[in-house]
Amino acid sequence: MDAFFASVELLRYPQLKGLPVVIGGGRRRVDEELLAAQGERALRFIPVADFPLLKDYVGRGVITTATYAARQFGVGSAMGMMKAAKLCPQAIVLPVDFDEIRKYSRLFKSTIAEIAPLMQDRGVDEVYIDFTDVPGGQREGGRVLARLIQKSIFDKTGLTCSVGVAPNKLLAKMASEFNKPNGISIVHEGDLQTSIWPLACRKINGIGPKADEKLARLHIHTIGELAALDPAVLIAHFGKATGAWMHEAAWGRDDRPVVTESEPVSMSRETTFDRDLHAVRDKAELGAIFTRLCEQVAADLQRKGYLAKTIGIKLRYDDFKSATRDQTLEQFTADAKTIRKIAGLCLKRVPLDKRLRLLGVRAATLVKAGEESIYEQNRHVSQSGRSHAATEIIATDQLF
DNA sequence: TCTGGGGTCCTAGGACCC
DNA sequence: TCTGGGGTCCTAGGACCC
Repeated sequence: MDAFFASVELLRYPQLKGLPVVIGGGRRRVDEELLAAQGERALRFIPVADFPLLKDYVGRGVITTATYAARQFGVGSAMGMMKAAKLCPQAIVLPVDFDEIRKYSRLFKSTIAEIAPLMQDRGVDEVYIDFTDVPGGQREGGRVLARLIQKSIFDKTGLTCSVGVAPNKLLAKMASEFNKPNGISIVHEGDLQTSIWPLACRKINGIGPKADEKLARLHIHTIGELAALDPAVLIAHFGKATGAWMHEAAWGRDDRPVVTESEPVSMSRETTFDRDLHAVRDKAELGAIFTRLCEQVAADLQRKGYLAKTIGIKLRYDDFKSATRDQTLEQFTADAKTIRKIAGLCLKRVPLDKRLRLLGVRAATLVKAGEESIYEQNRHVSQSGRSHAATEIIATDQLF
């Protein structure tokens, strides 16, 4: 979906069309009175000179989405609000309306699923589809179907999206970036050298800032240069699995299927404080937040019908370094008090001398409520599988 | 003036088992 | 004065994605 969070707001406030708008901001509620005075739910960035007020409103928030008009100013996703305010003081800030976002997310996904049911969720604003077997899907190399999907989504939601069509997920993801917004791009296997190889390595989904930097040190900047590199060199620098994957990716090869359903691996809640807190001096405040996070995780587990066997915590210190601790239980749980107790034990195992900016609680090793015994059975299967493997080796030894 | 929240996957060492 | 070779689980950290 194109600039999804911002586009959803523009449906409500069409008068903001063409203006620099950023969605995100601090966790503080926007001052309704001030906004009413402006005749909008919108809050213009307060002049940077009025720093305390600005900080109060957008605090430690980051931008989730910026309109294309705002992007002209160098403002973009994941940028801190305070920095965005400096770059584009005239931008209008809107808080994220999660209920509205979820509503439109469900709407566009159900629209696609009606046309192409083999659909994989990729977060709130993105999906993969495998339309190999969709009737008419192959017409004009997929372009007809892509147009149909775009039109259906627009009719239902008023929102635009960009579609990439390719032989696999890796290339489709890259293709979807070629014609934004409201575009369609088709990449064939034969287009690899002309449309993929000139791109920066960073365009590969899975190569982030760290890998990109490491590649730059090897004088590798484009995907073409990456493709030309001996895979052994990549393996030497990035490890066996990642190195081999990078080589394959550079050659446009990807055999991951489109997966329609998956089980969650973990559930977590975390919060960044308005100001850094000290474990001793702000003990009461921290304790209340900690308990609330545990209750939220428990409620999430219960609402979704899961139990967890591993409970963990996460801290972020004032220097932005983070630490995690976790503990695996004998029994599965979704109980807030149990989670609070175990998370408390984890907290005792981590240094608490520096001030904290974030605290989080995580539940992992999940199982659907009522299926604990299946988990244990599978465990036994893998244990006996292990003995079989050992037995086989002994038997082979004896043969020779 | 630093830098959200919710996730997944990978790596690597140690414990433990056969 | 040396001590294998598999495998899984647990834990901590980190890269990356939306």
